[in-house]
Amino acid sequence: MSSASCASVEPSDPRVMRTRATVLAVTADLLDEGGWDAVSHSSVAARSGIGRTTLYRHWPDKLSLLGDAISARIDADLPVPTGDLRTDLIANLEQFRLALDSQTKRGLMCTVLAEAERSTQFKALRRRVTATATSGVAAALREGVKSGSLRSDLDRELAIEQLVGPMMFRGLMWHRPVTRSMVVSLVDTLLANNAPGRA
Amino acid sequence: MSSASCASVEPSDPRVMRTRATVLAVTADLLDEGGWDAVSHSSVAARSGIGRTTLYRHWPDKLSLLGDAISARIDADLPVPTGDLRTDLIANLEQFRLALDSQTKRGLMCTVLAEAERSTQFKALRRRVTATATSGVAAALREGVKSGSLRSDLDRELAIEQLVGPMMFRGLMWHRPVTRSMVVSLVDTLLANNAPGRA
DNA sequence: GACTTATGAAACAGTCTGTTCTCTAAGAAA
DNA sequence: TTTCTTAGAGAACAGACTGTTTCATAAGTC
Repeated sequence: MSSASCASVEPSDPRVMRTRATVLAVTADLLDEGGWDAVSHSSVAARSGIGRTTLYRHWPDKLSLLGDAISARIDADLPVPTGDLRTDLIANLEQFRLALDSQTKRGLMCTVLAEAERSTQFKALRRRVTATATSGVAAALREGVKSGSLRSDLDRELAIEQLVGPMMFRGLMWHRPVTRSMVVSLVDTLLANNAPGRA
Repeated sequence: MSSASCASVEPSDPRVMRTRATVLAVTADLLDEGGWDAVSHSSVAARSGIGRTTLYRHWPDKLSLLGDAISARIDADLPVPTGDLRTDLIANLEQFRLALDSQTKRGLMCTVLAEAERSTQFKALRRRVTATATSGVAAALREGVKSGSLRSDLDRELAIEQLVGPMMFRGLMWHRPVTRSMVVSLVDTLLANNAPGRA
């Protein structure tokens, strides 16, 4: 839960902590309600009751404000591993599927990706989002290799791409519902292609 | 090359055609040079020499202007089919790979996806972009089924997702170079999994 | 109680948005 | 060629957001 942008040292002043918490909560709310354009220093100041000047002092520009707000909202929320590879993969991909079924989250995801192509701050944010989103799948694959359910020379990064990529494509580009059966199908294809016996 | 936004009837007035062509070219240039934020009615007016008022008359808001400019720039540029399934798939995916290797195009792609979650205009644009980008792959797969290189019950949409999705994930989310060898690997995996004999 | 510092309010200049008005010039039709 | 219609240019305007500065006040610390 560390700050992504400016506060290199965590502040101890209760006034600062209060302000930061209030502002980030309001920012995240506005983001959920009206998307990217609904957030501005002015709109956050108006709703939160915090002075606009104060906002500018803490977050010099919109990107740093949004970066912190999004950062604070990325809570892992990872499913607990059961030890069964197939079950764990499906459970983790389900999380991603749910995100792709929410219009707000789809929009936010794309916006972060778009900003990351231009802003250094958002490059770091994208890295965090991506790492958080894939960590469960990566862990499951690692266990699968260790337990012998997957071949030992598995390219784990490619495997993640083959699992999550198609879902992303369907949800973001084709704008079609990503179904549970798609998730199952992707997992089963991966398992079949990377059983220890093959190749 | 039809307009995506406002001009339901193609104008015949040479003044209008001239203005439209000039403006869309300048808009696309600005988009390439400085991305989304570099484009505004003001900036386009300044560079093109066209009056700002005229711009507002043709494109009431930024989205319609950018929508038309992007539309005009989507030229198919599809590789000529050779008839060999593997070759054609690789050639088509290479086009997509090149797009994913350009920072400007990656950013533009994400921005279009992000806007499409909020604006009806951009939903249509996303549909066009997606259709154009996948049409070559889709055609190759169709031929592959017809010629018997692929099993007849192939889910072509899923196949496209499995081909393009992983590339998209690597380029946009992991921000890693999408290599030719990845393309080859994806194609070969798909061909192996969907040979007529199997399943 | 004294000191430090965050906050809040107001005022400011600058930019972009989007509109309205008027004048001019291009093009079409007679 | 002359007339009519309509697009374009330019200026002026109101409104919103950005980002800064200045100053008084309050909260927190010692």
